[in-house]
Amino acid sequence: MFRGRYAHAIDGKGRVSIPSKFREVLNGRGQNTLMLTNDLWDPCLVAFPLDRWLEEEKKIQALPDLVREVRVYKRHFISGAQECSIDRQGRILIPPSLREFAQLNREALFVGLGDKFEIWSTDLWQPRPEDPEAILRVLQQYL
Amino acid sequence: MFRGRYAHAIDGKGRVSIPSKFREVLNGRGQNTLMLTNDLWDPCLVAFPLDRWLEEEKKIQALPDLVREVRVYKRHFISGAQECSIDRQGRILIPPSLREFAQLNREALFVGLGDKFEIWSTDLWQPRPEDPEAILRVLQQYL
DNA sequence: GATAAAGTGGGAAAAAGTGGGGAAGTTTGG
DNA sequence: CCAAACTTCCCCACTTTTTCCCACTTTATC
Repeated sequence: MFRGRYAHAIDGKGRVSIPSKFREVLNGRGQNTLMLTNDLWDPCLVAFPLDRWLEEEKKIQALPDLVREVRVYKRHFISGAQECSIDRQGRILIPPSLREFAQLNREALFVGLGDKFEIWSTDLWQPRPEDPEAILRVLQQYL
Repeated sequence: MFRGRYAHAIDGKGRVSIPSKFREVLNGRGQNTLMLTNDLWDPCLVAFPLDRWLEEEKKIQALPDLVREVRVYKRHFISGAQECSIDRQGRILIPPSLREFAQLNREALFVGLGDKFEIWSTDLWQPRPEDPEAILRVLQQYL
């Protein structure tokens, strides 16, 4: 499980170290690649272990192409994804298109979400939810 | 599987490099040609590996000619298709009619969609879906 | 404080992408 | 029917990006 938040520097070549805690999780599953994709709602990236991504992808591929919204969604979701391999120093190279999307310049914030994690530009990350009340209201429907 | 987005320059002769990741996929299937056609709903091109195209074509051929919309669909879809071979540098020459259709001038954006991919003029591509709310509503019906 | 682990930076080789020359083949116009 | 103009294709050369490797600094651990 990916937990916690870690800030790491992005070097001149666009590389970032994966937090060692996250790396352990991946190694535990015998994986040394990540599927990296842009989030659709917020300016951040989402990182999946490969197997986890394939599940997700399968679900989405199955949706009907004839529905316009589905097509747009697929287009953005699938095309956002790029496989990144982890180098011997435990880093990934963030593909330029994704780097640009999430405005990752100097520092990346790794945000654990359990089965996946997000990568934010430290500058864009908000330490607290902007509207905690709204969250409460919605959560009441589910919990 | 075609994934990711890659922007490549179009040179004076109308050639573009196919992203190496996409080329790998094609090589894996032992193919060095693409079937290129214009999309019907958006100003972009759609590229199929040959075998994938043949399936698609078969499906469409089977539709009933007696329905007006089907005829129009066939007319545009089938007649738009052109086979493009990949040269030794990993490029294709985009046929003028298609180039014009998708307004491909200076830069082409390759958009991976899994079993096929799209080619957009970078100028026309929208980094985010225009109506995320609508997409959410539709997705909720299916997921 | 010593040792190990994690994170950071950069150099060099390989791969990917880009641009252009020129031969072969097509089209256009006299 | 022939020549000029253009397009397509194949080749080579250059630039940029990516990958792989080594080394250094900082942080954590005992």
